[in-house]
Amino acid sequence: MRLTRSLVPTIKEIPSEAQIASHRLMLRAGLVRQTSAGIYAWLPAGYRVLQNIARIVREEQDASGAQEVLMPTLQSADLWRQSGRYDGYGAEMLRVKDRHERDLLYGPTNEEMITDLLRQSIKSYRELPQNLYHIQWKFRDEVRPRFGVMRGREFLMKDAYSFDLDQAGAVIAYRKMMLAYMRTFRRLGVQAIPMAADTGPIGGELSHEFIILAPTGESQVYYDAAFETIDTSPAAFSFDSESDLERFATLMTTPYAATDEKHDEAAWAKVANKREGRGIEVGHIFYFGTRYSDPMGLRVAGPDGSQVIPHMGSYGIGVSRLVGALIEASHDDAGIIWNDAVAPWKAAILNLKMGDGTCNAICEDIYAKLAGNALYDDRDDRAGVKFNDADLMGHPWQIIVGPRGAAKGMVELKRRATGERVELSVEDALAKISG
RNA sequence: CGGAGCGUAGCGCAGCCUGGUAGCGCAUCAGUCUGGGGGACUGAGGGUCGUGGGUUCGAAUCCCGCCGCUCCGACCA
Repeated sequence: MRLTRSLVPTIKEIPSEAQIASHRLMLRAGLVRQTSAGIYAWLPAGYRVLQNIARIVREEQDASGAQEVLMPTLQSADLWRQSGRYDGYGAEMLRVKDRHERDLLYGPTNEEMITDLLRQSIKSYRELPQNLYHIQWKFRDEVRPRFGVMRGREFLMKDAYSFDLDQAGAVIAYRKMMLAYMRTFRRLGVQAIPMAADTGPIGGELSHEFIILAPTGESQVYYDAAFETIDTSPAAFSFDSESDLERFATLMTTPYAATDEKHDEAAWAKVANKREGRGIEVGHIFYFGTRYSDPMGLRVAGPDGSQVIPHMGSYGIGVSRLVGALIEASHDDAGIIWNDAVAPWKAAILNLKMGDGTCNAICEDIYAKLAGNALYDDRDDRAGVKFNDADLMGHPWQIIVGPRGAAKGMVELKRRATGERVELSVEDALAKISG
């Protein structure tokens, strides 16, 4: 995109309503604007990041064998009455009435709806297992929204739901998701640690939250550095091998890892390589057996003809929350430092002298060759403005085109994460960016 | 849900206490100079002072209601 033709409203001042780094930077870099408390509009740059994260999440869900669907945001209250959660959920659930005075709700999660879909559709154990997910907007009417998109009321979430014939099958599904999650977070450029968690209002028996470290995290976390060296690649573990999954689950649940509520000083004292800091929850997985399938009447015929109640799990990743969390985990005084995989654009082209024939020609050439992966700063502004905005927006690469180098056919390539700058030919710079 | 604040130009704020012509910085627009880390000068545009009512000759300013937003706590993906 050309910056002069784009809605990327960067701001110099620190917005007064934002307290934490990610929120300030998301506003300053023109990623989002708040439309009401805890509700945000995603501007072009922010939406590209959101889509990049969603794409990676989707690819890893698909690789694990989960199937993508899309369920509605509005749900009938009747479904929630069947599971018993309509009255239990509390004021966090946004309840609405339609013109016929029927009770609806804006979904905070989809266990009821997916269970309803499955009970309509499957009749036999032969149709299990199933794992379905969607990436969709949720609404939770938080008492006190804050921290920008990290605790918004409307948020984008990937939620998956597994259905298995029995607990043993459900545990395999759970382990597959745990593996998919580790790969997802690795690709997003962050170290996530699975920590045993309480199951909360979803109910159930087995649950882990995935926490990434960031100085402004909501809770104190403790874990064994052993997590950092576990190879989760397809070469190490296959989704198709139960023994691989078991070995993986053991590796993920054996080293010490705990949030402050579950912290055990005695066990912690025995850990050789300690890691400690503030953590942000970016994912949560649950196994809850027949908590929904039973009351909602999901039954399949088992191998012996008897009626079997499938075992379920649900698995969430906070996609919009991750945008803030990734920034919390990766920024400096100048601005955001995007990981290559999620950056809105791979590179920014900084034309330091708009109107100069040589500079313009080089920039246009690079812009065409980067085909949509670059933001071209074609504003008639001074160099300092462009440097500062590029640092603020956090593009992994900056291609700096100024009259000095341009005369020799050279450009400067700056790596945002390290600050390293090298003078290269256009060809070499492009090769380095794509390589 | 308890407690505390704040709503004045796109953003950040002053003015309010002590009522009397709506201000500052940045941003925006025009022009000139400038040109490698948020440049300078000249000029210009932009406001029903959140909203409704009350007091008053007169309200951004005082009083009451409402709405919105933020912070602390409890809660929470």
